[in-house]
Amino acid sequence: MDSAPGLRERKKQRTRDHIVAAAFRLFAERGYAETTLADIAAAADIAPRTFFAYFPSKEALLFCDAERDLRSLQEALDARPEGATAIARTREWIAGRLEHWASDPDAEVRKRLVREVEALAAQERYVMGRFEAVLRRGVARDLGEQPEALRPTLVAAAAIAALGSLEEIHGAEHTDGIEPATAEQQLAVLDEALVFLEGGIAALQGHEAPEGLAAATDGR
Amino acid sequence: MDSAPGLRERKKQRTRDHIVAAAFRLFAERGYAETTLADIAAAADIAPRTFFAYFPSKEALLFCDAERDLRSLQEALDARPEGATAIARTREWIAGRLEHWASDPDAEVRKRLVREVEALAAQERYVMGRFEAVLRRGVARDLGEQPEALRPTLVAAAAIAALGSLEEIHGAEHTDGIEPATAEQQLAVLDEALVFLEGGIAALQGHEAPEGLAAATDGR
DNA sequence: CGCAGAAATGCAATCAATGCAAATATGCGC
DNA sequence: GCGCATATTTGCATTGATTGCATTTCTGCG
Repeated sequence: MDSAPGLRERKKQRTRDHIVAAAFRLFAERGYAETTLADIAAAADIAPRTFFAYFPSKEALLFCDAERDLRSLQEALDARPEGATAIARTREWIAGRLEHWASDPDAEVRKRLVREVEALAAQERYVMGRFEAVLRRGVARDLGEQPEALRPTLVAAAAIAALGSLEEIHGAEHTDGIEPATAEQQLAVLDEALVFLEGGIAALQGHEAPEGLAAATDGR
Repeated sequence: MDSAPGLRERKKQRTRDHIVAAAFRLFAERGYAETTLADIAAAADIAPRTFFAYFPSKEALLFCDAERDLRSLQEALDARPEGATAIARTREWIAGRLEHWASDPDAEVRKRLVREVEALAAQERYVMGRFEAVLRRGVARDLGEQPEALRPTLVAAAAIAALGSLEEIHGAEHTDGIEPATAEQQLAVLDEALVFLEGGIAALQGHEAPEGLAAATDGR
């Protein structure tokens, strides 16, 4: 896709990767709170001040991959053809990402940190909320409703919850541990979730919003 | 309910209220970031260090009411009789709280701050996640599934999303502004959401989780 | 080689959060 | 009413994340 972004860009990207790698290594070793920005900077061989040229905060570093995914999903939904629904498109997008997610070496550390540090759990929820908003807009377009309307809201919330739960799924247990779930297994769960969504939408067909009621369109 | 918690307790509660009142007033006037803990402490007539005897952080202050609600919902679900479902019980709990929420003088300021400050949006999402977890456990009990199973997850996520959207609902518009939604209107929307949930659950009836799959029961 | 713009730093200042220990205040039993 | 044991409130010092600003160090391109 993007091959020659210039030497300057590539170097910057390399530095960025170094920072992330160094940070995750330190987080894994000592924990999040116990790793200072100075530590990360030293390990990545940059000045502490420079860290902020790459990430807006220590927390943001943990979710930079998610940010990229978010943009990716947004593009996938924006570019979808007339026929495809946002939900269907999202399913395909997820299917195409599962393998990549499964091979993310930092996933486990991130999961552990999110479990242990409240601020990170909050940050993760925030990011999930942004995915939700993206999907909500897409669903709203499909249904011809405002993004703040009930159905888009419910569908997006449940769909993103399902997405989040995919990480928690695991396969068969062995005496020597737990097998990670295969992409097929994860997709199966995702499809179950879609059945739920369709059932919910269908159930709402014919239900009218009470008169005088409108979702907030509230600009800014 | 709780009338005589002792003079000491009552004094502490009064101080707590002072802090919250002072903080919200300052936040409304100058904004969140522009209000330091020192400012709040001064306005509430306490030493800066004392603030942390009441709240774990500056952010927590914004959502102390939600924390109370969370405990309240938890109790409502725990105490529910055999017959009542978690969802039904939650609906009643919400119905009983709407009036109180509508009269919260800080609600508007909080909403504005959450919109403007990313960290607060994250914190709010985190709290919503805790509501979700509480409801999820309740729904799981009803369905005889693990809290991490798909249906409890989807139902709880959608239900809490619906709850969150109630704040965004508003009534008829006038030339001179927008009328806030009545409790009846909010309940009507909430009931629509419940129709969605039931439809979704019904759609999943008969669907079996793929063999070899299990939701993470993951202790820790 | 030398310049204009982009990056990386260095430095100082804020401000939230926390540990610790001293200073106060409160409730209670005598 | 007095004094102790306990609960609170404070003061003080420190750590660490962030940020603004000015300076120095590259990089790509004539």
